[in-house]
Amino acid sequence: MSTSQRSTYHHGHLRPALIEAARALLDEGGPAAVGLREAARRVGVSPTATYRHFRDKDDLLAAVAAEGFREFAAALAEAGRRGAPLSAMGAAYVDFALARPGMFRLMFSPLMAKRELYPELQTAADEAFAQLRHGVQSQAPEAENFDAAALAAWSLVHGLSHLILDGVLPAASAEAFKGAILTPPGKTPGAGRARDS
Amino acid sequence: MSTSQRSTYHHGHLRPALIEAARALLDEGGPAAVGLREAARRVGVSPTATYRHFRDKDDLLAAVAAEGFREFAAALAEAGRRGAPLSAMGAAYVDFALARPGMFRLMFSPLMAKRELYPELQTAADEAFAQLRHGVQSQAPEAENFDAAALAAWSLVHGLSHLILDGVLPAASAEAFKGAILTPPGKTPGAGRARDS
DNA sequence: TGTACATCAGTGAACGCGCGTTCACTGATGTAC
DNA sequence: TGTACATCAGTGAACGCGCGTTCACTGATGTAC
Repeated sequence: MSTSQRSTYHHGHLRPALIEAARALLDEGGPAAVGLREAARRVGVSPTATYRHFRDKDDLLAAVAAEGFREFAAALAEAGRRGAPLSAMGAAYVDFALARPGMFRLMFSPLMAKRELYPELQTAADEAFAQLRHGVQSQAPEAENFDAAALAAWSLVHGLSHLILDGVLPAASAEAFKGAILTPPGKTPGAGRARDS
Repeated sequence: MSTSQRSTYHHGHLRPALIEAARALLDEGGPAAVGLREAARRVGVSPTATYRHFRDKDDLLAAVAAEGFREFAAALAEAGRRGAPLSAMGAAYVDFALARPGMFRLMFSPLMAKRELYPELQTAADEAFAQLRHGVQSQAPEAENFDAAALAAWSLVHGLSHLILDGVLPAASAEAFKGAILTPPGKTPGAGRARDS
């Protein structure tokens, strides 16, 4: 299953190839299924070659997660373009999680707690989170407790994503739930207070 | 480090002892750190003895998760007793997650998707979720879209728990965040401000 | 323009590890008569 | 009241597995003169 058959001794693009292989493993079996050896195997290279491009396993994982956050940020930015309701960004958030559960899980794995060790990951994640803040800000500009509102919105979509991903909520009704919560009956969605339903 | 030194050939209470050992492992290193062999080792028993009481590893995990859900349900019920605001139950939810991250992660792990295979887990989880619904119901009895309101509240506290647990939000400000979000706006707490990084 | 040589990017074998699970077994216990 | 015997709850060795990482190495490439 090597994604590229080499004729040369030097691979040429080993680093991106390993990242791509890791992403495939992520899709197939989540973060736990990603391994240096298996990634190397798929690329058609010896396990040792890996260390030419990544300090260790976490370093590879961090590079993959950084890619994920970059794409995540782009998706959020796209959904939050001028005039779009905040709910559109919320839907994009959940959609991303559902479409790529392995990546989403890696992005919000314990690796995040060590993100200061991986500058690329750090900045990519910060960019995604900034998009979220910006989305909330454009919707609720008044807000002296703006940070709380942003965090509430974030928590809401993040929690919903996890509940669906973990199979707590039946997958079949995922879309329906998403619609019910993210589409505001009145006007302002965002803060997602249960009480003023 | 065997938690019980045996003099007899028969352990006597192996099943609960294994569950206890598994819980300790969960506390120390999360779901990934729980293993049949290691649990057996701690109890002072051969790995094989395990299979006398659990079909396989997942069966042990399910028993542990069921205990967790029972305790979770009790904590939620306690927080939701007559007249208490919904925010109290929300705080209890987050507190549980922060106090016992390993257990919380196991409870909301992919194991949940297979819960119909483990009746004890199934009913324990259902009981906890029923407490949540009840809490929301007592707060917002009108609500034709009650399910959406309950799910929003659930998502909110679940997402907040995960964001803190995964180290996305700095642990130091966890309590402050919790206060800002979970305290209903009517009461106006210390007007929310929060900053990431 | 050709060549010596440093550097880069791979290889292959091995390390020690812990895991879940199966097999054939034995020691301890409880019960029927 | 003692005993035969079925059943229960353990043991110990082994299986095959895949992992991350290190070591000493070699083949390929690029550059200074």
